[in-house]
Amino acid sequence: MRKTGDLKLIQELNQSIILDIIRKSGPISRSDIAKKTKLSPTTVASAVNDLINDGMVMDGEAGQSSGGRRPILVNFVPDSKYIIGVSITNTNIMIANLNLDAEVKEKKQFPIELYGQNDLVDFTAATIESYIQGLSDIENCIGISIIVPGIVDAVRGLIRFNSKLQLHDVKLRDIIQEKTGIKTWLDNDANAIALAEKQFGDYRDRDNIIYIQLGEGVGSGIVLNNNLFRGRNGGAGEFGHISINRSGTKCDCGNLGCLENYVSWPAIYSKVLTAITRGKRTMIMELANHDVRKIDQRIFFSALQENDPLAKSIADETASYFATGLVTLVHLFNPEIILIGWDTLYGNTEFVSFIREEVKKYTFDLFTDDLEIELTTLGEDYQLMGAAAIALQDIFDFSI
Amino acid sequence: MRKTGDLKLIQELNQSIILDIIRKSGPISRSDIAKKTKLSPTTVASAVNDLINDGMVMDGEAGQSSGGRRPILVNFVPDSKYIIGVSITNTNIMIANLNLDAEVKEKKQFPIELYGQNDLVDFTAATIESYIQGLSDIENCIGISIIVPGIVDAVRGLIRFNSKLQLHDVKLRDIIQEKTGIKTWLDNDANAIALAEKQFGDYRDRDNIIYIQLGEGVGSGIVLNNNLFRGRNGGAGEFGHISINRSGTKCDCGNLGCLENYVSWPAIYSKVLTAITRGKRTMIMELANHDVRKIDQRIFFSALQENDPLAKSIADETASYFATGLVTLVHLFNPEIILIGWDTLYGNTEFVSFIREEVKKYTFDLFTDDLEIELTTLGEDYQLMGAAAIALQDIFDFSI
DNA sequence: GAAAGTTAGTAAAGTCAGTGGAGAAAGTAA
DNA sequence: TTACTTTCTCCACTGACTTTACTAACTTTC
Repeated sequence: MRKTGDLKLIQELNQSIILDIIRKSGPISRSDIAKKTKLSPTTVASAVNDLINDGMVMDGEAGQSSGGRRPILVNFVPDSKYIIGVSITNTNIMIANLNLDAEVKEKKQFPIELYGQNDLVDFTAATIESYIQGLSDIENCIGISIIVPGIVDAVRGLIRFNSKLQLHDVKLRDIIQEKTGIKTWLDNDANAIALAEKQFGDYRDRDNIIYIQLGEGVGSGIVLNNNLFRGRNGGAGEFGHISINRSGTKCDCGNLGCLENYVSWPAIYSKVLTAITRGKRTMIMELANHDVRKIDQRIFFSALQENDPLAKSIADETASYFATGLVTLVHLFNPEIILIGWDTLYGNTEFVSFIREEVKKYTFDLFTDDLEIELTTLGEDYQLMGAAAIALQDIFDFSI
Repeated sequence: MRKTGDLKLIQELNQSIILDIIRKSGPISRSDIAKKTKLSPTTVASAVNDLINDGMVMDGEAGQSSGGRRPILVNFVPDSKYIIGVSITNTNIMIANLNLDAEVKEKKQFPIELYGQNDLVDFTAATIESYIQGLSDIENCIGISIIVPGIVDAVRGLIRFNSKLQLHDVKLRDIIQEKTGIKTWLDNDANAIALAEKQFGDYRDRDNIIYIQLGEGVGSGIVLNNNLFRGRNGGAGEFGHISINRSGTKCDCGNLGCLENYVSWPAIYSKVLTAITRGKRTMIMELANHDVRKIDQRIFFSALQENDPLAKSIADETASYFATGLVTLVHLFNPEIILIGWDTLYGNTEFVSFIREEVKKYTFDLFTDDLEIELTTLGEDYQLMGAAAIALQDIFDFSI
């Protein structure tokens, strides 16, 4: 049944709107809030006082007068509460305190040496519990937000599938919540980062954002009308598993010619190896001290920047395949902006320009006239910021 | 700025929830509504009385007693108001009165003989105006809802592009609204029909529905969490223009190997022609009296039902291409149900079974475990029902 | 078949969030 | 200093929901 309305609902709604304004437009006076929201000054004052009692906002300095009494500027207090962000990747667990502006205050990292379902769950739980032991102000903790690669059912708090970590239908959210007694969220990493882009990125004012993560695999997070789109049970956005070649090789997922098999790092690596085996000369070998096992994304990127012909040709080919996938995405979602996160190419504007041109070439004009394709703008802590974004969305976004 | 809350908002919200219950679960007693919504009996009684005054609901017969006073059952009155639905296709304009249950009460059809932007707008306006002349109870008309193929920006009331009708950035909604003085909606046909499936179809209880329209072109409508997803400016769901073959022929849209060029009727027709030219024997020729110009979708379908080898092989190939497109859709949207509307194959369960198997074969198991692929369940008036659905969604769906 | 128990619906009083107006506080402008 | 402006607060008021008490109407029980 849908949530019905009462006086409490009005108050919560108005308070959440006012808090949102203070967060995003603060410091701001009560009077300006009233003008913006068209709420009465009385209502604004009462809501602000409640927020001050909660510790979420604070009266600050007096602002400039515009011909009358100087306004009292109200500030958002990002450090009043914090979130424990946990990022599980295929190789390690990162855990951190983040404030309400998703700023990392303290960060720890642990390699994952264990494998298998129970092992990982136990290891994660132990890591989180020991981290919590070291915290003094647990009463200010909003909750624990965990992000993990793979298919995640955020509504049910379930890791549905992760092949690298060998996870299948793991109820991680409830397990951690029960062990710690602290409110816990669980979501997919790409989803979380997409939401962080929406909340904290340079392009946060766009309504329809698609974030694409390139690396070991290819994933995406889709933000539509300010909210994450997760699909029926968390599987939406498996961008790596759309087919770009109907007669391509069979992928683990069952599909033929999946994009992931053309643009992920393993695909690139395999192309490099093939070329080297065939005797192709490349700077990559020198950078890797003639040990093919040492070739990694960083080395490939260095060679690319030095205009190594092999690296260049593989990068171009990869970009072209990638663009084909993007064209499909654009025709189906008609987004305002596509944000690309890929370590290897981070900051490589040439790559993005090439992609942009390719997409424009193969997409219906109406879709590209005002489409932006840019690199991610979150800093190095993007994963932890993602985790925080999931919790913050749930806390701050009022919905009936 | 977001809409703030006041007493009016509560009332509107609660009334809209109550009306929705009466529509979908009526006839129902005030007492049962109170139990369902957890609103107080007083509030329910007062809201129901307001709705009775509006004419939208009516007190009906007394229900069965369950050990006490017999309940008064409240009924929804679908005929209390009506919508003027207008469906513009590439060949004709249909106009009809539909009640609040999207039942067609009166229907007229006019062929489109004019071409070009201004002609069509004038013709549409004239058709609607003359239709309105004949109506006696215009005060009960909620509004005019127009659906049209092509790319439509529903928010701005704009036909952005329609190649067949040669329309480009036509402000049809405002034009009609000004000429008639009646509230007007405008949307894309596939979007509208998808919404009608959500509101009135057999699978209306599913939350994520994708409706796919196969015919002259290939379009789709996407319903996510009970709402249409339109993308940045109305272009979402251009399913016909996703590439299924990177080395395929160039499409009008700019892309290579678009799905539309493999599965639409013109593509099938062209395959039939090629086969016939090459001397392939087929029942299709007899059904068309040996005149290739007479071959249409109906004839092709008849041949298919009679197990004509050529029709069968072309249908299989088409279905296989179509399934490839669906796999992409499933990996990106993770829907609960995909509904297919295609006149030629309407009721052809074999086709659907084949598609279902193909999709299952090439899709990640987690996505297909509970995925349904079915034929559309709306009747012959599906287009007009779509138009009505757009207006009804706006009227009945309360959102802050 | 009357009394007791149940269920449905209504009326009156109470609660509480937002509003509007009066007024205090604290500035600016001449 | 006086007049005006802007910011903020206090207080009575509005109105939608809830609670409580009540009536209406039916079923069950003895």
